[in-house]
Amino acid sequence: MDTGRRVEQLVGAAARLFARCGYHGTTVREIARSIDLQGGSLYAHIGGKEDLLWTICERAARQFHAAVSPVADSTVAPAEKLRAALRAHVGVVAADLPAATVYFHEWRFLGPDRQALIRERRDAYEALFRRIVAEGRRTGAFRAEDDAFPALLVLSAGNWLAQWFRPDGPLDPDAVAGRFADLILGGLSPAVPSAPTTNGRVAGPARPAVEVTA
Amino acid sequence: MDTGRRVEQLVGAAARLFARCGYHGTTVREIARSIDLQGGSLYAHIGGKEDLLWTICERAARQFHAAVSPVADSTVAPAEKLRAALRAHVGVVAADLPAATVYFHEWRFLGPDRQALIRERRDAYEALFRRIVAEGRRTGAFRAEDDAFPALLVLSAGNWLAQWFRPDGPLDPDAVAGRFADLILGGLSPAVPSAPTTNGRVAGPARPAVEVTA
DNA sequence: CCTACCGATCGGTAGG
DNA sequence: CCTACCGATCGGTAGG
Repeated sequence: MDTGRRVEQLVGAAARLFARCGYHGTTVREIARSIDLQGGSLYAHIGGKEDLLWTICERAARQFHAAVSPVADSTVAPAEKLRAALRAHVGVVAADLPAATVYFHEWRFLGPDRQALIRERRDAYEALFRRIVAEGRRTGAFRAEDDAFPALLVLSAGNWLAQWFRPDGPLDPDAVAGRFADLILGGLSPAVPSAPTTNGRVAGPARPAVEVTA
Repeated sequence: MDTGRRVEQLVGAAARLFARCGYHGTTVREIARSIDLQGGSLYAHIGGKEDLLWTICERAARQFHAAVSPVADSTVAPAEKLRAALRAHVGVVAADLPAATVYFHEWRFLGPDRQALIRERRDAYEALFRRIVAEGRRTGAFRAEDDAFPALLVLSAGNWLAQWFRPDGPLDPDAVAGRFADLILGGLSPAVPSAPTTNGRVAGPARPAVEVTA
Protein backbone atom coordinates (compact mmCIF):
# COMPACT_ATOMS: atom_id res chain seq x y z
CA MET A 1 0.00 0.00 0.00
CA ASP A 2 2.66 2.41 -1.14
CA THR A 3 1.34 5.95 -1.43
CA GLY A 4 3.87 7.05 -4.04
CA ARG A 5 2.73 9.33 -6.83
CA ARG A 6 3.50 6.68 -9.42
CA VAL A 7 1.46 4.07 -7.60
CA GLU A 8 -1.51 6.43 -7.49
CA GLN A 9 -1.20 6.99 -11.21
CA LEU A 10 -1.07 3.25 -11.78
CA VAL A 11 -4.20 2.64 -9.67
CA GLY A 12 -6.06 5.36 -11.53
CA ALA A 13 -4.99 4.12 -14.93
CA ALA A 14 -5.83 0.55 -13.98
CA ALA A 15 -9.31 1.59 -12.84
CA ARG A 16 -9.99 3.31 -16.15
CA LEU A 17 -8.73 0.39 -18.21
CA PHE A 18 -10.32 -2.33 -16.07
CA ALA A 19 -13.63 -0.45 -16.29
CA ARG A 20 -13.46 -0.19 -20.06
CA CYS A 21 -11.84 -3.48 -21.09
CA GLY A 22 -12.33 -5.63 -18.03
CA TYR A 23 -9.62 -7.05 -15.77
CA HIS A 24 -8.75 -9.92 -18.09
CA GLY A 25 -9.09 -7.71 -21.15
CA THR A 26 -6.45 -5.33 -19.86
CA THR A 27 -2.71 -5.86 -20.20
CA VAL A 28 -0.21 -4.76 -17.59
CA ARG A 29 1.67 -3.23 -20.54
CA GLU A 30 -1.35 -1.07 -21.40
CA ILE A 31 -1.57 0.16 -17.83
CA ALA A 32 2.15 0.94 -17.78
CA ARG A 33 2.15 2.70 -21.13
CA SER A 34 -0.88 4.84 -20.26
CA ILE A 35 1.27 6.59 -17.67
CA ASP A 36 4.39 6.60 -19.87
CA LEU A 37 6.12 3.69 -18.26
CA GLN A 38 7.94 0.97 -20.17
CA GLY A 39 6.60 -2.55 -20.42
CA GLY A 40 7.61 -4.31 -17.27
CA SER A 41 8.57 -1.24 -15.28
CA LEU A 42 5.36 -1.15 -13.30
CA TYR A 43 6.71 -4.08 -11.30
CA ALA A 44 9.08 -1.59 -9.71
CA HIS A 45 5.98 -0.09 -8.04
CA ILE A 46 3.47 -2.85 -7.53
CA GLY A 47 3.59 -6.54 -6.68
CA GLY A 48 1.38 -7.72 -9.50
CA LYS A 49 -1.68 -7.08 -11.63
CA GLU A 50 -4.09 -8.39 -9.01
CA ASP A 51 -2.73 -5.93 -6.46
CA LEU A 52 -4.05 -3.10 -8.59
CA LEU A 53 -7.50 -4.69 -8.70
CA TRP A 54 -7.40 -5.22 -4.95
CA THR A 55 -6.45 -1.62 -4.23
CA ILE A 56 -9.27 -0.33 -6.43
CA CYS A 57 -11.88 -2.61 -4.85
CA GLU A 58 -10.71 -2.19 -1.29
CA ARG A 59 -10.73 1.59 -1.55
CA ALA A 60 -14.15 1.64 -3.17
CA ALA A 61 -15.61 -0.58 -0.47
CA ARG A 62 -14.16 1.73 2.15
CA GLN A 63 -15.48 4.86 0.48
CA PHE A 64 -19.01 3.54 0.16
CA HIS A 65 -19.01 2.60 3.82
CA ALA A 66 -17.46 5.89 4.89
CA ALA A 67 -20.10 7.85 2.97
CA VAL A 68 -23.22 5.96 4.04
CA SER A 69 -22.34 4.77 7.53
CA PRO A 70 -22.65 8.20 9.23
CA VAL A 71 -25.98 8.71 7.47
CA ALA A 72 -27.23 5.38 8.74
CA ASP A 73 -26.13 6.25 12.27
CA SER A 74 -27.74 9.67 12.23
CA THR A 75 -31.08 10.46 13.81
CA VAL A 76 -33.00 11.98 10.93
CA ALA A 77 -36.36 10.49 10.02
CA PRO A 78 -36.26 7.29 7.93
CA ALA A 79 -37.46 8.84 4.68
CA GLU A 80 -34.82 11.55 4.78
CA LYS A 81 -32.26 9.04 5.96
CA LEU A 82 -32.91 6.77 3.01
CA ARG A 83 -32.77 9.76 0.72
CA ALA A 84 -29.46 10.87 2.20
CA ALA A 85 -28.03 7.36 2.01
CA LEU A 86 -28.90 7.10 -1.66
CA ARG A 87 -27.41 10.55 -2.23
CA ALA A 88 -24.20 9.46 -0.51
CA HIS A 89 -24.04 6.25 -2.53
CA VAL A 90 -24.64 8.05 -5.82
CA GLY A 91 -22.00 10.57 -4.83
CA VAL A 92 -19.36 7.88 -4.42
CA VAL A 93 -20.30 6.26 -7.73
CA ALA A 94 -20.23 9.55 -9.61
CA ALA A 95 -17.01 10.76 -7.96
CA ASP A 96 -15.07 7.90 -9.56
CA LEU A 97 -17.08 6.04 -12.17
CA PRO A 98 -14.23 3.75 -13.28
CA ALA A 99 -13.49 2.67 -9.70
CA ALA A 100 -17.17 2.04 -8.99
CA THR A 101 -17.54 0.04 -12.20
CA VAL A 102 -14.54 -2.11 -11.31
CA TYR A 103 -15.78 -2.56 -7.76
CA PHE A 104 -19.19 -3.72 -8.99
CA HIS A 105 -18.05 -6.05 -11.75
CA GLU A 106 -14.39 -7.06 -11.55
CA TRP A 107 -14.00 -7.88 -7.86
CA ARG A 108 -14.82 -11.52 -8.58
CA PHE A 109 -11.49 -11.89 -10.37
CA LEU A 110 -9.65 -11.39 -7.11
CA GLY A 111 -8.17 -14.44 -5.45
CA PRO A 112 -10.48 -16.37 -3.09
CA ASP A 113 -9.32 -14.66 0.11
CA ARG A 114 -9.56 -11.11 -1.14
CA GLN A 115 -12.82 -11.96 -2.85
CA ALA A 116 -14.23 -13.11 0.48
CA LEU A 117 -13.11 -9.90 2.17
CA ILE A 118 -14.88 -7.77 -0.42
CA ARG A 119 -17.99 -9.90 -0.16
CA GLU A 120 -18.07 -9.39 3.61
CA ARG A 121 -17.81 -5.65 3.29
CA ARG A 122 -20.41 -5.54 0.57
CA ASP A 123 -22.83 -7.54 2.72
CA ALA A 124 -22.23 -5.23 5.67
CA TYR A 125 -22.81 -2.26 3.40
CA GLU A 126 -26.10 -3.59 2.09
CA ALA A 127 -27.14 -4.24 5.67
CA LEU A 128 -26.89 -0.50 6.32
CA PHE A 129 -29.66 0.07 3.81
CA ARG A 130 -31.78 -2.77 5.14
CA ARG A 131 -31.45 -1.32 8.62
CA ILE A 132 -32.71 2.05 7.44
CA VAL A 133 -35.69 0.32 5.87
CA ALA A 134 -36.30 -1.73 9.03
CA GLU A 135 -36.29 1.42 11.11
CA GLY A 136 -38.78 3.07 8.80
CA ARG A 137 -41.07 0.06 8.87
CA ARG A 138 -40.91 -0.11 12.65
CA THR A 139 -41.84 3.53 13.09
CA GLY A 140 -44.53 3.37 10.44
CA ALA A 141 -42.66 5.75 8.15
CA PHE A 142 -42.39 3.06 5.48
CA ARG A 143 -44.88 0.54 4.23
CA ALA A 144 -43.22 -2.56 2.82
CA GLU A 145 -43.51 -6.29 3.22
CA ASP A 146 -39.87 -6.75 4.15
CA ASP A 147 -36.58 -4.88 4.53
CA ALA A 148 -34.72 -6.52 1.68
CA PHE A 149 -36.64 -5.38 -1.38
CA PRO A 150 -36.72 -1.67 -0.70
CA ALA A 151 -33.00 -1.79 0.12
CA LEU A 152 -32.38 -3.77 -3.05
CA LEU A 153 -34.36 -1.30 -5.13
CA VAL A 154 -32.32 1.62 -3.81
CA LEU A 155 -29.05 -0.20 -4.39
CA SER A 156 -30.12 -1.39 -7.84
CA ALA A 157 -30.73 2.19 -8.91
CA GLY A 158 -27.51 3.32 -7.25
CA ASN A 159 -25.37 0.57 -8.75
CA TRP A 160 -26.80 0.52 -12.25
CA LEU A 161 -25.98 4.20 -12.30
CA ALA A 162 -22.38 3.32 -13.06
CA GLN A 163 -23.57 1.93 -16.41
CA TRP A 164 -25.20 5.09 -17.71
CA PHE A 165 -24.22 8.14 -15.70
CA ARG A 166 -21.90 10.59 -17.45
CA PRO A 167 -20.45 13.57 -15.59
CA ASP A 168 -21.14 15.85 -18.56
CA GLY A 169 -24.86 14.95 -18.52
CA PRO A 170 -27.63 17.38 -17.67
CA LEU A 171 -28.10 16.30 -14.05
CA ASP A 172 -25.56 16.34 -11.26
CA PRO A 173 -25.27 13.36 -8.89
CA ASP A 174 -27.39 14.97 -6.15
CA ALA A 175 -30.18 15.69 -8.60
CA VAL A 176 -30.10 12.13 -9.92
CA ALA A 177 -30.24 10.74 -6.41
CA GLY A 178 -33.10 13.07 -5.58
CA ARG A 179 -35.14 11.92 -8.55
CA PHE A 180 -34.69 8.29 -7.63
CA ALA A 181 -35.50 9.02 -4.00
CA ASP A 182 -38.70 10.85 -4.97
CA LEU A 183 -39.82 7.90 -7.02
CA ILE A 184 -38.98 5.25 -4.46
CA LEU A 185 -40.45 7.14 -1.54
CA GLY A 186 -43.49 8.66 -3.23
CA GLY A 187 -44.27 6.06 -5.86
CA LEU A 188 -45.27 6.47 -9.46
CA SER A 189 -49.01 6.15 -8.92
CA PRO A 190 -50.79 9.18 -7.47
CA ALA A 191 -51.41 8.57 -3.79
CA VAL A 192 -54.52 6.58 -3.21
CA PRO A 193 -54.46 6.28 0.60
CA SER A 194 -52.80 2.93 1.09
CA ALA A 195 -55.13 0.42 -0.55
CA PRO A 196 -54.71 -3.12 0.71
CA THR A 197 -52.76 -5.17 -1.77
CA THR A 198 -52.94 -8.89 -2.30
CA ASN A 199 -49.75 -10.48 -3.50
CA GLY A 200 -48.61 -7.53 -5.47
CA ARG A 201 -51.88 -6.90 -7.20
CA VAL A 202 -54.25 -4.13 -6.18
CA ALA A 203 -57.31 -5.65 -4.54
CA GLY A 204 -60.21 -4.39 -6.59
CA PRO A 205 -60.21 -1.66 -9.23
CA ALA A 206 -58.20 1.11 -7.60
CA ARG A 207 -59.05 3.78 -10.11
CA PRO A 208 -60.96 3.79 -13.41
CA ALA A 209 -58.98 1.95 -16.06
CA VAL A 210 -59.43 4.71 -18.57
CA GLU A 211 -57.42 4.20 -21.69
CA VAL A 212 -56.60 7.26 -23.75
CA THR A 213 -53.85 5.73 -25.81
CA ALA A 214 -53.68 4.57 -29.42
CA MET B 1 -26.28 -19.55 -37.20
CA ASP B 2 -26.20 -23.34 -37.32
CA THR B 3 -28.90 -24.91 -35.19
CA GLY B 4 -27.02 -28.14 -34.61
CA ARG B 5 -27.20 -29.78 -31.21
CA ARG B 6 -23.48 -29.27 -30.67
CA VAL B 7 -23.72 -25.59 -31.46
CA GLU B 8 -26.50 -25.17 -28.92
CA GLN B 9 -24.37 -26.89 -26.31
CA LEU B 10 -21.49 -24.60 -27.13
CA VAL B 11 -23.63 -21.47 -26.82
CA GLY B 12 -24.99 -22.64 -23.48
CA ALA B 13 -21.57 -23.56 -22.14
CA ALA B 14 -20.13 -20.28 -23.37
CA ALA B 15 -22.90 -18.30 -21.65
CA ARG B 16 -22.20 -20.04 -18.35
CA LEU B 17 -18.45 -19.52 -18.58
CA PHE B 18 -18.62 -15.96 -19.91
CA ALA B 19 -21.02 -15.09 -17.08
CA ARG B 20 -18.73 -16.56 -14.43
CA CYS B 21 -15.25 -15.71 -15.75
CA GLY B 22 -15.97 -12.98 -18.27
CA TYR B 23 -15.39 -13.13 -22.02
CA HIS B 24 -11.67 -12.48 -21.80
CA GLY B 25 -11.31 -14.68 -18.74
CA THR B 26 -12.72 -17.67 -20.59
CA THR B 27 -10.70 -19.90 -22.90
CA VAL B 28 -12.10 -21.51 -26.02
CA ARG B 29 -10.52 -24.69 -24.64
CA GLU B 30 -12.58 -24.43 -21.47
CA ILE B 31 -15.76 -24.03 -23.47
CA ALA B 32 -14.89 -27.01 -25.64
CA ARG B 33 -13.93 -29.23 -22.72
CA SER B 34 -17.07 -28.40 -20.77
CA ILE B 35 -19.06 -30.24 -23.43
CA ASP B 36 -16.46 -33.01 -23.86
CA LEU B 37 -14.86 -31.67 -26.97
CA GLN B 38 -11.12 -31.62 -27.62
CA GLY B 39 -9.10 -28.41 -27.67
CA GLY B 40 -9.57 -26.93 -31.09
CA SER B 41 -12.52 -29.04 -32.16
CA LEU B 42 -15.09 -26.38 -31.51
CA TYR B 43 -13.88 -24.67 -34.68
CA ALA B 44 -15.63 -27.45 -36.56
CA HIS B 45 -18.90 -25.91 -35.30
CA ILE B 46 -18.36 -22.20 -34.92
CA GLY B 47 -16.38 -19.54 -36.71
CA GLY B 48 -14.66 -18.10 -33.67
CA LYS B 49 -14.91 -17.12 -30.02
CA GLU B 50 -16.66 -13.84 -30.76
CA ASP B 51 -19.41 -15.64 -32.67
CA LEU B 52 -20.44 -17.33 -29.44
CA LEU B 53 -20.65 -13.99 -27.67
CA TRP B 54 -22.63 -12.56 -30.55
CA THR B 55 -25.14 -15.41 -30.56
CA ILE B 56 -25.70 -15.06 -26.82
CA CYS B 57 -26.18 -11.30 -26.97
CA GLU B 58 -28.28 -11.28 -30.12
CA ARG B 59 -30.65 -13.90 -28.75
CA ALA B 60 -30.97 -12.15 -25.42
CA ALA B 61 -31.78 -8.84 -27.10
CA ARG B 62 -34.42 -10.58 -29.15
CA GLN B 63 -35.96 -12.33 -26.16
CA PHE B 64 -36.24 -9.17 -24.11
CA HIS B 65 -37.94 -7.43 -27.00
CA ALA B 66 -40.24 -10.37 -27.72
CA ALA B 67 -41.33 -10.51 -24.08
CA VAL B 68 -41.97 -6.82 -23.44
CA SER B 69 -43.05 -5.54 -26.84
CA PRO B 70 -46.54 -7.15 -26.79
CA VAL B 71 -47.05 -5.81 -23.28
CA ALA B 72 -46.11 -2.32 -24.40
CA ASP B 73 -48.52 -2.57 -27.34
CA SER B 74 -51.40 -3.84 -25.22
CA THR B 75 -54.23 -1.65 -23.99
CA VAL B 76 -54.16 -2.29 -20.26
CA ALA B 77 -53.88 0.69 -17.94
CA PRO B 78 -50.38 2.15 -17.50
CA ALA B 79 -49.80 0.91 -13.96
CA GLU B 80 -50.64 -2.66 -14.87
CA LYS B 81 -48.73 -2.30 -18.11
CA LEU B 82 -45.59 -1.21 -16.30
CA ARG B 83 -46.07 -4.04 -13.84
CA ALA B 84 -46.47 -6.56 -16.66
CA ALA B 85 -43.46 -5.17 -18.51
CA LEU B 86 -41.30 -5.55 -15.44
CA ARG B 87 -42.64 -9.06 -14.92
CA ALA B 88 -41.77 -9.94 -18.52
CA HIS B 89 -38.28 -8.48 -18.16
CA VAL B 90 -37.63 -10.30 -14.91
CA GLY B 91 -38.91 -13.49 -16.51
CA VAL B 92 -36.35 -13.29 -19.30
CA VAL B 93 -33.52 -12.58 -16.87
CA ALA B 94 -34.50 -15.43 -14.57
CA ALA B 95 -35.09 -17.90 -17.41
CA ASP B 96 -31.42 -17.74 -18.38
CA LEU B 97 -29.30 -15.94 -15.82
CA PRO B 98 -25.99 -16.61 -17.56
CA ALA B 99 -27.25 -15.30 -20.89
CA ALA B 100 -28.70 -12.18 -19.24
CA THR B 101 -25.46 -11.56 -17.35
CA VAL B 102 -23.44 -11.83 -20.55
CA TYR B 103 -25.88 -9.60 -22.41
CA PHE B 104 -25.65 -6.93 -19.73
CA HIS B 105 -21.90 -6.94 -19.22
CA GLU B 106 -19.92 -8.64 -21.99
CA TRP B 107 -21.57 -7.24 -25.11
CA ARG B 108 -19.01 -4.41 -25.18
CA PHE B 109 -16.33 -6.93 -26.15
CA LEU B 110 -18.03 -7.51 -29.49
CA GLY B 111 -16.48 -5.92 -32.55
CA PRO B 112 -17.60 -2.36 -33.34
CA ASP B 113 -20.32 -3.31 -35.83
CA ARG B 114 -21.99 -5.94 -33.70
CA GLN B 115 -21.59 -3.71 -30.68
CA ALA B 116 -23.50 -0.97 -32.49
CA LEU B 117 -26.28 -3.39 -33.40
CA ILE B 118 -26.73 -4.45 -29.80
CA ARG B 119 -26.68 -0.84 -28.66
CA GLU B 120 -29.44 0.03 -31.12
CA ARG B 121 -31.63 -2.79 -29.91
CA ARG B 122 -30.98 -1.95 -26.29
CA ASP B 123 -31.95 1.67 -26.89
CA ALA B 124 -35.14 0.61 -28.65
CA TYR B 125 -35.90 -1.71 -25.76
CA GLU B 126 -35.45 0.99 -23.16
CA ALA B 127 -37.72 3.22 -25.23
CA LEU B 128 -40.52 0.72 -24.70
CA PHE B 129 -40.37 1.42 -20.98
CA ARG B 130 -40.14 5.16 -21.45
CA ARG B 131 -43.20 5.02 -23.67
CA ILE B 132 -45.18 3.21 -21.00
CA VAL B 133 -44.20 5.89 -18.53
CA ALA B 134 -45.07 8.64 -21.01
CA GLU B 135 -48.50 7.14 -21.53
CA GLY B 136 -49.10 6.98 -17.80
CA ARG B 137 -48.02 10.56 -17.32
CA ARG B 138 -50.25 11.73 -20.15
CA THR B 139 -53.33 10.02 -18.76
CA GLY B 140 -52.58 11.11 -15.23
CA ALA B 141 -51.98 7.55 -14.07
CA PHE B 142 -48.36 8.38 -13.16
CA ARG B 143 -46.86 11.36 -11.46
CA ALA B 144 -43.27 11.93 -12.47
CA GLU B 145 -41.15 14.78 -13.71
CA ASP B 146 -40.01 12.95 -16.82
CA ASP B 147 -40.21 9.61 -18.61
CA ALA B 148 -36.59 8.60 -18.27
CA PHE B 149 -36.14 8.18 -14.53
CA PRO B 150 -39.10 5.92 -13.84
CA ALA B 151 -38.08 3.78 -16.82
CA LEU B 152 -34.51 3.74 -15.57
CA LEU B 153 -35.60 2.74 -12.09
CA VAL B 154 -37.59 -0.20 -13.42
CA LEU B 155 -34.74 -1.32 -15.65
CA SER B 156 -32.18 -0.85 -12.88
CA ALA B 157 -34.12 -3.20 -10.64
CA GLY B 158 -34.67 -5.62 -13.50
CA ASN B 159 -31.06 -5.63 -14.66
CA TRP B 160 -29.35 -5.71 -11.29
CA LEU B 161 -31.46 -8.79 -10.64
CA ALA B 162 -28.98 -10.82 -12.67
CA GLN B 163 -26.40 -10.11 -9.96
CA TRP B 164 -28.31 -11.55 -7.03
CA PHE B 165 -31.25 -13.67 -8.15
CA ARG B 166 -30.84 -17.41 -7.65
CA PRO B 167 -33.46 -19.83 -8.97
CA ASP B 168 -33.36 -21.82 -5.74
CA GLY B 169 -34.22 -18.73 -3.69
CA PRO B 170 -37.47 -18.28 -1.76
CA LEU B 171 -39.23 -16.12 -4.36
CA ASP B 172 -40.04 -17.00 -7.94
CA PRO B 173 -39.46 -14.44 -10.71
CA ASP B 174 -43.10 -13.27 -10.81
CA ALA B 175 -43.09 -12.66 -7.07
CA VAL B 176 -39.84 -10.69 -7.29
CA ALA B 177 -41.21 -8.58 -10.12
CA GLY B 178 -44.41 -8.01 -8.16
CA ARG B 179 -42.54 -6.78 -5.12
CA PHE B 180 -40.53 -4.31 -7.16
CA ALA B 181 -43.65 -3.16 -8.99
CA ASP B 182 -45.49 -2.59 -5.72
CA LEU B 183 -42.65 -0.45 -4.45
CA ILE B 184 -42.19 1.57 -7.62
CA LEU B 185 -45.90 2.17 -8.17
CA GLY B 186 -47.00 2.63 -4.58
CA GLY B 187 -43.90 4.12 -3.01
CA LEU B 188 -42.27 3.42 0.30
CA SER B 189 -43.86 6.29 2.20
CA PRO B 190 -47.49 5.84 3.24
CA ALA B 191 -49.69 7.76 0.86
CA VAL B 192 -49.93 11.39 1.79
CA PRO B 193 -52.17 12.63 -1.05
CA SER B 194 -49.63 13.97 -3.55
CA ALA B 195 -47.80 16.70 -1.70
CA PRO B 196 -46.08 19.17 -4.01
CA THR B 197 -42.38 18.47 -4.05
CA THR B 198 -39.65 21.00 -4.65
CA ASN B 199 -36.54 19.60 -6.23
CA GLY B 200 -36.77 16.24 -4.59
CA ARG B 201 -37.47 17.51 -1.13
CA VAL B 202 -40.91 17.49 0.43
CA ALA B 203 -42.13 21.05 0.72
CA GLY B 204 -42.82 21.54 4.38
CA PRO B 205 -42.97 18.92 7.12
CA ALA B 206 -44.99 16.14 5.51
CA ARG B 207 -45.50 14.13 8.69
CA PRO B 208 -44.18 14.36 12.24
CA ALA B 209 -40.49 13.54 12.32
CA VAL B 210 -40.87 11.17 15.21
CA GLU B 211 -37.70 9.33 16.04
CA VAL B 212 -38.02 6.08 17.91
CA THR B 213 -34.60 4.74 17.21
CA ALA B 214 -31.48 4.36 19.29
C1' DC C 1 -14.06 -34.38 -34.59
C1' DC C 2 -8.80 -35.21 -33.14
C1' DT C 3 -3.70 -34.36 -33.23
C1' DA C 4 -0.26 -31.40 -33.70
C1' DC C 5 1.11 -27.23 -34.58
C1' DC C 6 1.28 -21.88 -35.58
C1' DG C 7 2.54 -16.94 -34.33
C1' DA C 8 1.24 -13.74 -30.95
C1' DT C 9 0.78 -12.25 -26.56
C1' DC C 10 0.38 -12.80 -21.74
C1' DG C 11 2.21 -11.69 -16.59
C1' DG C 12 6.32 -11.53 -14.50
C1' DT C 13 11.59 -11.45 -13.69
C1' DA C 14 16.87 -10.75 -14.02
C1' DG C 15 20.34 -7.68 -14.20
C1' DG C 16 21.70 -3.48 -14.45
C1' DC D 1 13.06 2.69 -14.24
C1' DC D 2 14.76 0.24 -18.87
C1' DT D 3 16.24 -3.78 -21.77
C1' DA D 4 15.93 -8.19 -22.71
C1' DC D 5 14.21 -12.21 -21.69
C1' DC D 6 11.35 -16.28 -19.46
C1' DG D 7 7.76 -20.11 -19.67
C1' DA D 8 2.97 -20.42 -20.24
C1' DT D 9 -1.01 -19.79 -22.59
C1' DC D 10 -3.86 -17.67 -25.93
C1' DG D 11 -7.19 -18.08 -30.39
C1' DG D 12 -7.02 -20.27 -34.44
C1' DT D 13 -5.54 -23.59 -38.35
C1' DA D 14 -3.75 -27.68 -41.29
C1' DG D 15 -4.32 -32.12 -42.41
C1' DG D 16 -6.42 -35.97 -41.83
